[in-house]
Amino acid sequence: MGKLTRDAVIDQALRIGDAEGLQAVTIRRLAQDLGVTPMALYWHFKNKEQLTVGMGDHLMRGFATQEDTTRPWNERLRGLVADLVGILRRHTCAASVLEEVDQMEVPSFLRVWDTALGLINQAGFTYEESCLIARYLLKGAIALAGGEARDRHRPSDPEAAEARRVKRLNLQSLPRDSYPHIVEMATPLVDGCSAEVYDTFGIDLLIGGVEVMAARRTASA
Amino acid sequence: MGKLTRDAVIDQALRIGDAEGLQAVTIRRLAQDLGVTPMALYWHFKNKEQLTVGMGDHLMRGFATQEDTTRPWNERLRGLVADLVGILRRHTCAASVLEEVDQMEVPSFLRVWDTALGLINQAGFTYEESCLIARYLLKGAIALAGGEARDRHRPSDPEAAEARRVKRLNLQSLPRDSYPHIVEMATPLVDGCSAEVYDTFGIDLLIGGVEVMAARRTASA
DNA sequence: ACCTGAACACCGTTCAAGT
DNA sequence: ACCTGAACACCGTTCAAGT
Repeated sequence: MGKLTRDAVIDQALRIGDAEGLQAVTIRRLAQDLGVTPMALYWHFKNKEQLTVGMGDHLMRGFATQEDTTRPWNERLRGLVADLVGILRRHTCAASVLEEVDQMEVPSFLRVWDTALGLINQAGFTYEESCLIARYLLKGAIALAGGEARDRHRPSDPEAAEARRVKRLNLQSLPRDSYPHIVEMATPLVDGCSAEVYDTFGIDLLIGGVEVMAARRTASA
Repeated sequence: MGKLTRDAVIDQALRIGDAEGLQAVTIRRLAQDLGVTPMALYWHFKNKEQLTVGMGDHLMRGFATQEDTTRPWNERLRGLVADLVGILRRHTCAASVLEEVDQMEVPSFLRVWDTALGLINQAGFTYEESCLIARYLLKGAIALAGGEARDRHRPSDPEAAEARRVKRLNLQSLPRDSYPHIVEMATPLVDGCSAEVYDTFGIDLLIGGVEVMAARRTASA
């Protein structure tokens, strides 16, 4: 039989995570799927946290923004965020993984942090500010990706569709005088936005904040 | 002895959560602290999720931004975010609670959502955009509050200080040529930023993004 | 080097039963 | 109405032992 390898474990973990959510990824479930004892996994991973770190590392391994140093910092920063969002979009459980683990423990994600820090610092911010902005940007991208775009509701999942229907009805039946806007926007709230809005708008929003702060900085200097 | 009441449970849950982190809040631990059987809690809460929702609701109960409708939308939006950050700052576990539960299930947090949606929509955004922005803003505030400000490192916690020291050393011992900026900024990265930077900068950053998008919108219209 | 068996110390939750 | 006892089905993890 195929030997149990670190990568095989991570592959299966991602498969489960994408299909059933990260909370379905347990040591015991994983072992069962791989036809092995739970304790076998402890040979390849120190503990479950390291498994999750491994998942994150695997996900971010493909991340490589081309460093075209001729372009201005804000365009390059936008490219970085767009690439990150792209990965998060392709794997359903990617956002949860990065929320669960300490991002600084994921080697391949450190490359994202480093290039982000460099670009932001280059824009004229102090070290302290750069750290704050980088965290805001990366967490922001994850937060945006966490709220699924409409296209990701695959019709093949009637269970989730039903859950959304219930949720929408709950919001719509709130008292109109206390929660007028929630009642009004119940549908876009639970359905999320289209991928186009997501791309052109969500990323602009994140980068726009950084740009305007940079502009204020040089204006007052 | 004092009867077991819903509020008593939530109070104790918040006490544990603030002192030892949200993961230390378990049904069984809670029951033990309250001198009662674990199953007793199920009379007051349907399940653990509802307990966490209760914690979130309790935390956000004190939230009431004065609705000074004479001020422009962006100032009012800034006030809302500042108030939210204020609450998250006062309770160590507040951010974790709001990350864990479905925010839309927390009644008192729905008031935050509603006023945010109203103000954003008033700025001229579509429904879809408003939902996206509101999520970005609220999640962004939580993300910022999640990374602790320097002042919150109480000297009374030498264990956490030691953990930060180890973390900083780990970052500093990364290869300088692959991670130049992380090595350079290791200290502000693990220590977080000062409360002043946090307030004046972090919130400006969030609001700035919304303002600039609103400006672009009316400019192209 | 790589995996198993048995065991430990936890979880959340249900359900019938007590008062 | 409010709480308990006993039990179920899960967790992650350790440690000695097998090959």
